Amino acid sequence: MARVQRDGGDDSAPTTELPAVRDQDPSAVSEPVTGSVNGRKVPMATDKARAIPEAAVARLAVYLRVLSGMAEQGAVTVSSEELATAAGVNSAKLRKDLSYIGTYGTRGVGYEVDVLTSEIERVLGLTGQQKVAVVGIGNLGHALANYGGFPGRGFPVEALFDVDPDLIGIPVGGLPVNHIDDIPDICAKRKIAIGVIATPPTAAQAVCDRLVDGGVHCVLNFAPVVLQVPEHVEVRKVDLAIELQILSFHVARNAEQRASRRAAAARASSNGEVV
Amino acid sequence: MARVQRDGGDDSAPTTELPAVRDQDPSAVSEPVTGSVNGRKVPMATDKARAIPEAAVARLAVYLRVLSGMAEQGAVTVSSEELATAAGVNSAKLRKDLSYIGTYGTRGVGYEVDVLTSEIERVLGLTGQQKVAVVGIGNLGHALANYGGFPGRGFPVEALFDVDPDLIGIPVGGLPVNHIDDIPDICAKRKIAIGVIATPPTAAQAVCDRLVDGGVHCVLNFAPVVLQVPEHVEVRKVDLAIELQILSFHVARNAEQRASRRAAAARASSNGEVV
DNA sequence: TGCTGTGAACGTGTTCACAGCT
DNA sequence: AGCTGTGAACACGTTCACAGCA
Repeated sequence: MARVQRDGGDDSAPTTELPAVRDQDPSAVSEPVTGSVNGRKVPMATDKARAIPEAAVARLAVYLRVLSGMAEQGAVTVSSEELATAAGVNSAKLRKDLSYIGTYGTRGVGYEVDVLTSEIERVLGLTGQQKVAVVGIGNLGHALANYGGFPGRGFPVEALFDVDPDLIGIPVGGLPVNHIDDIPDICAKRKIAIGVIATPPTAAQAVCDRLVDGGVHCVLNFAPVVLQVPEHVEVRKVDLAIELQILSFHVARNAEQRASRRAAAARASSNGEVV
Repeated sequence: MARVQRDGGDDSAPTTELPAVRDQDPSAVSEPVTGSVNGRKVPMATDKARAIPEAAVARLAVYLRVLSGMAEQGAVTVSSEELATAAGVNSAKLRKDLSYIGTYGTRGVGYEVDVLTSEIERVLGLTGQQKVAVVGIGNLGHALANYGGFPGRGFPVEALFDVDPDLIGIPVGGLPVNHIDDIPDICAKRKIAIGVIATPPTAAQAVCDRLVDGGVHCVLNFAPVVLQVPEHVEVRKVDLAIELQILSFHVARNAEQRASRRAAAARASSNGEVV
């Protein structure tokens, strides 16, 4: 029961449609796998050891991007230290992350760039194409429909939807916009794997339901609402307003610290203490 | 030392400019505040107890949004259970989160919506306005410049920048675009608090440096690169391609599980076992 | 010698369960 | 009786430090 939406549940942006950042996810990737419920938690052999921490999965995607940059520059092997630095993590964490997917390095040497690349792609399920549908062709939807990084990384945008009659039929990024009522049909026909919701928050839940009806199992939600979905559907959230508020918190905290450090310094100097 | 960029360092999107999701951040918000402890690590009285976990901060922003919705509907008080459900978390976590900012509830009753709202706003530093600059007026930059959720939540967009000469001077969302060479000047003059980078990845670091020169302490980075910044600067990252790859991982994992469950079921049934 | 792979220690964040007000 | 606030248990994720292989 309980677990309705995989994201711990953080969201934000008040009103409109351009939301943005958020991700993170407390639950381990592997499986909440609570067998029988609260009574206790059944061990429930989670198949293999598909136990890659969520946080590690996110970083693997980063390593992949860094690796592709290195491959372009002709690198053949990388050490954990090099790769870690380029990805902005420490080498111990990088090695631990890589150890979750297998052992593909050579001791005393490092990793072969192309081997590592394809292993990470395999684990992330990036060997095939995952078709994407974008719903809500406002400012953000336009941006997403035209985003080059999608098709370039195996995520071709293959359907667009909106409610606005003026938009229906208009091509955006070479693809015509369809009405949201056609979501279930079209998604099923075109085998859409991932639905991106870029609608105003009020429309998001209805859109999400239709995506699920169309057989979509993964949703990337830019609308600032908590979506209710069946258990087999994966939702990730991106909420710009929340990101800004988090930054705001850090500004406030730093300002406070500076202030109290000043106060402490003043106190200390008036006491003749050495700081 | 060490900590160059607050985000653990995950990023992604390969090529272009519309990147997207990522956040999370391992480090505790407050302070490692390790007493003197074994190795050592100076006691370093971390001022008050500004020890709010990063994850809790993100959720506080969510609660805030939910609360504003409730206030609109005329709610005066909420129980932790109601608020938690609406925010998509469990009530224990919600109460714990709220306990970090103080005790503003009434036992046996719940929380007053307006009190809680203003307390969260205070902690998040949302009492004043934080001026925002958007750099890179492509598809995403346009979307961000027009995003209603920014000004509506105390984050007015007050400067736009790009390199493209054709864009300079053109008003976007009522604000003219300036050249990125003017970033330091204009940010300093207009007291910009937060810089949003929506440029192609190749330009991101240079843009970031100029923002820092202009006195910006907080950066929201949509470009798929790991930014290097001085220690006092806070960077958050949003990388769309990474989000999709994470979803992709879950698709792959679920597919595998279904497959092996089928296999197990087949095995079991051929053994005459009851599943 | 050098770098990977990993068990074990550690720290952070989540959940539990109940004491304490109202 | 009900709901908050919170210490304590627990789970997850990160870091350490070193054994093991090339």
